[in-house]
Amino acid sequence: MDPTLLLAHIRKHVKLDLPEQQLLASSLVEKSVKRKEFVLKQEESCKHIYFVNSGLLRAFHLSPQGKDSTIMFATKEWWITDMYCFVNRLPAMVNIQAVQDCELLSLSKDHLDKVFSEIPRFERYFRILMENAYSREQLRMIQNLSNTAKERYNTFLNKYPDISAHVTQKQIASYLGITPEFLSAIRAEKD
Amino acid sequence: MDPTLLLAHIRKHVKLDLPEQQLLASSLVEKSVKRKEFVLKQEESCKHIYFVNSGLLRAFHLSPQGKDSTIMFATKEWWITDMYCFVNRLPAMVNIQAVQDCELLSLSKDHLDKVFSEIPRFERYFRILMENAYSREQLRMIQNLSNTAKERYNTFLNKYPDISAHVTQKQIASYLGITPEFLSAIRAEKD
DNA sequence: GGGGAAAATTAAGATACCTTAAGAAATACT
DNA sequence: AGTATTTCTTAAGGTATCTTAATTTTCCCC
Repeated sequence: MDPTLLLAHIRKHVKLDLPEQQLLASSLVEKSVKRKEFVLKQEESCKHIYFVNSGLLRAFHLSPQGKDSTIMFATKEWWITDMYCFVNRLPAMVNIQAVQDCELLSLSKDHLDKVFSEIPRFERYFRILMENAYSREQLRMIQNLSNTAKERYNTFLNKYPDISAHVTQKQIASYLGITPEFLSAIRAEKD
Repeated sequence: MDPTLLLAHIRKHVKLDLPEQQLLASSLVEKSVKRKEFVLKQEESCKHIYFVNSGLLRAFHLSPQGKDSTIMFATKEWWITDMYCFVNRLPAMVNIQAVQDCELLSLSKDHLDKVFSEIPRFERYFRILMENAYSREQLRMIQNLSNTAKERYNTFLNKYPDISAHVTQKQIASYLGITPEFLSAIRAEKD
């Protein structure tokens, strides 16, 4: 169990003393997942949140009609879960699947709540994460509502060059809310 | 300055003792806004977050081409600001305008940070708010990506009946990401 | 309560994006 | 390395949604 990367990430936002770091570390469980493996499947209960040490994951929703919508990608130093279902202890609405082999740190809801109570500064760290996550979603919403597919595609490439390089166009299309065929057409336009 | 409604709202999530309640109350400023008045305009600095005691507000973005996209509505017991710009002390990307006369409680970023430091349980309350806000945006994103405009309209009516009743269809259309003309067509369909 | 502005409706023509299907290219499996 | 599977591309025809504009309805303000 190597919490080095997580502790460094936390350190960017708050200071934890050594006992706090150790308590946190003792709540974490290492989890390796192979490419294509699922960390969470729709309808399952969602009891964990994951910190990505390495690799790349994709969270996506499958509609009753089978439409695949990508909610987010998570790469090194990101946290990922189905937040709505995690927080409210409901069955997942989202699948989380490894795009590449991953090393994760897993934290259960029960442990997280305990860590919040025992380490207020960790709760601050998490509050900041949630502010950022909310802000990011709001920004994405603005762009989805006001921009065309081509503009959204270019924004995505610029904003997440590392992710763009490692996921398929089908997955990018699913993130943008368009079909792979249409993304292909967009790319074919000589800008 | 009447923090009763806010304190009741906080009480649903965490317990504050009397001195904490008083400290919080002393950080708040009452603000009345009339219908159509702006609480925040795009490009202004966004230094406050607002709790709605009564009334109804709309946050929306205007694109360079003048397209109006509604980010959120806020009614009684909601907090509202341009979170991204508030947190990062950047110029606002969002306008916030009163749809009806409002009574607000205003909290500055500096006061909020102070309250976080002095009242850890308030930071917990806020962490929970941010989790919920993030979850809500994620849910909305799923629905925007996977549902048709008509489905989104029906979802909106069911989810926010009180809001639907008080905003124009033009504003609902802007929230759904469609034109008022198309919303009108959707409504005209029998069933 | 009447006049003026904004909102809602309707309709016709335009465009962004989808569906299907087939072939080509890339990637994975043995 | 060779085959199978998945991805990407292309193209034709279809649908959802937009634009414009004119008309009606609602609502706001004096």
